[in-house]
Amino acid sequence: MPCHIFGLGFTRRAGCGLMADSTMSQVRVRFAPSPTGLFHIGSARTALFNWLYARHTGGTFVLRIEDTDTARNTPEALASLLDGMRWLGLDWDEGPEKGGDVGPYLQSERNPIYEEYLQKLTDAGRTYEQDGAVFFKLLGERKVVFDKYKNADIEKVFGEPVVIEDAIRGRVEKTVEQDFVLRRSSGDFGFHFTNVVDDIAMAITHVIRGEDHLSNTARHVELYNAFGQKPPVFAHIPLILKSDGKGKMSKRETGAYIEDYRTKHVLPEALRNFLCLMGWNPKDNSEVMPIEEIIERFGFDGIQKDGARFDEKKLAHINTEYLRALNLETFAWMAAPILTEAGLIDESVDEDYLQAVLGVSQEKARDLEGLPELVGFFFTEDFAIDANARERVFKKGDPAARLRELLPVLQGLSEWTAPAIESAIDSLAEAQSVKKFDYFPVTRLAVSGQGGGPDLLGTLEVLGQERVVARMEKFATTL
RNA sequence: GUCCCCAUCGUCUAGUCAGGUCUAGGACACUGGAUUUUCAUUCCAGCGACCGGGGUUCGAAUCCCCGUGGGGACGCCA
Repeated sequence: MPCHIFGLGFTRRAGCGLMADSTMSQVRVRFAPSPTGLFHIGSARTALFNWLYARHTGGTFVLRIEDTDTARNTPEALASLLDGMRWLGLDWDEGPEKGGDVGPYLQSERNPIYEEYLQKLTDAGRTYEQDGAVFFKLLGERKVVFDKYKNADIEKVFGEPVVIEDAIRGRVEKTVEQDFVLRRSSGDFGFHFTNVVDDIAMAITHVIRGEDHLSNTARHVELYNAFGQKPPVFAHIPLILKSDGKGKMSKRETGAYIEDYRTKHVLPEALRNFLCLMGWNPKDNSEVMPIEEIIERFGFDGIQKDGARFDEKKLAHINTEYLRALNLETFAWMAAPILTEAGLIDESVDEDYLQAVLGVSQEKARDLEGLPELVGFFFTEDFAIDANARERVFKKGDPAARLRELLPVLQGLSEWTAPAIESAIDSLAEAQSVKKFDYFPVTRLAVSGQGGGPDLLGTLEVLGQERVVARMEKFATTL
C-alpha cells in the first residue's frame, strides 16, 4: 500500500503503518521538550495537557526530546525531565526508555531523517545557503527595509499570509516575513525544521503547546505547505504568568521548577490537579477531583484564552485537601521518610506508635513539609516550650493550679484511653467547680510545648501515661 | 518599533460562540460570627468584578468599532 501521508513521495517509514485505514483518526499528541535545564512548571503543564488529551481520546502520547542544541543540552536536564514526568504520573506511550514505531525519539539521533526531508525541500527549490547555513526560501516579493527593532536593514518577504487553525483561538492569519534557518552552519538542524519534520514523521495529529509558540506556528505551517502536508490541529494554551509582577513564569522564579515542589513534599496528585486548573476548567465549579474524572471531562472547549497567574495559596489549599483525604497507611508511608530526614525517627521506630501518632495528627496537618514541626514532641523529650504559647496560656485563670490538680488524677488513672482521660477531667472539673476547658491549654503546653496541635485527648493517649505524667511533673517545676 | 493573542471579583474562573432567566455564580485569599481544648477543623455570613468610549438592539458582560491595558513573538535557542 502506498504511503500517502508523505506528500513529497517519501519512501515508507515505520510511522506510516500507524496511519493505516482504521486508525486514521487516532489522536497522536506529543510533548517535545528540550533538555536544557530543570523541568519547568510551564513545560509540565504543557506535558499534562497533552497527556490529558491523549488519555481523554484514547490516543497516543509521544515524548520526543528536542536535543538539537548540542551546546545547551545536559544529561541532568533529561533526567530531571523524565523524573518529573514520572513523579507527576504522566506516562508516555512512545519515547525514551519506551521505544515505539517512529523512533528514535531523541532528535540528536534523527539526522538521516532530517537529511532526507531537507533534500526534498532543496529539490523543490525552497532552500538556499548563506554563510554556511541552509535557509528556507519564502515565496513572495522581496524588499530590503529598515527594521527599527533590529536597527538594521533587512530583507523582508511580502507574501501570502498563512492560516493557522487553532482549536482554542480559532482561525489565525499571519505572514512570515523572513526566511529562516533550517540547518545551522554548525551542521545541526534548527528547531522549526526538526519540529515540523518530526511531527510529520511521527504522524502527530494535534500540537498542543504554549501560546508563546503561536508566532512560530506560521513558520511551521509554511513548512507543512512546502512539504505538501496538511498541518495538524494546533491548540495554543495560555501561558502561566508569575504570581505577582509582570510577565510569564520564567526561570528563577520561586516555584518555577517541578523539583521545588518535590523538595517541599507537595503531593504530586495535588500539584497535577492544580495544574489542570491553570487554564482549564470543567465549567461546573468542580475543582478537586480524581484524575480519572479530569481525563473524562478534559477538552479544548474548557481551555481559557488568556494567561493564568500562578496562585501558590490555592495550590497549598488543594494540597491540604489531598493530604487530608489520604488513608492512614498512605499518609504514614509518605510521612516516614520526612520524619526520618528531620531526625525524628529512624529504622528502630515502633511502627504501631508511628501509626498512632500520625493517626491523631493527620487532620491537623496542612502539608507534609510542616509535619516534623507538628509531631516533633511525640518523638523527643527535648522539645522547647513555645514562649508565645506559654504567654497566652498563662494570660487567664490559674493554669498552674489546674496543672497541679490534674497531675495526681492522671497519675492514678487505671485505664489510659482518651475517653477515660476525658471523664477523669470532667469529674475533676466538677469537683473543683471550674470548667473542663481550664485544664486543656496548660496540659497541652506541658506535654507538647505548643499552643495548638493534634487533638489533646488523643495526644495524651498516644503519648502514654508515663510520659504524660513525667512531662507534666517536669513542667510543674518551672512554674 | 512591527506582528500575533487576550481582556469578568486581589487571584483562578462560570456566564460570551447561539443577546433577555446576571440585582453576574463558584473556588482561593481576606474579614466577621458560631462550634471547639487550640492562631486547627467544620459551618454560616460578609467583602469583592463585567477595562473605557462609541455603535447595533426594545434589551449587551455577551455582537461590532475605536481606544486603553495585559501577554507573547520578532536568534544560525527551543
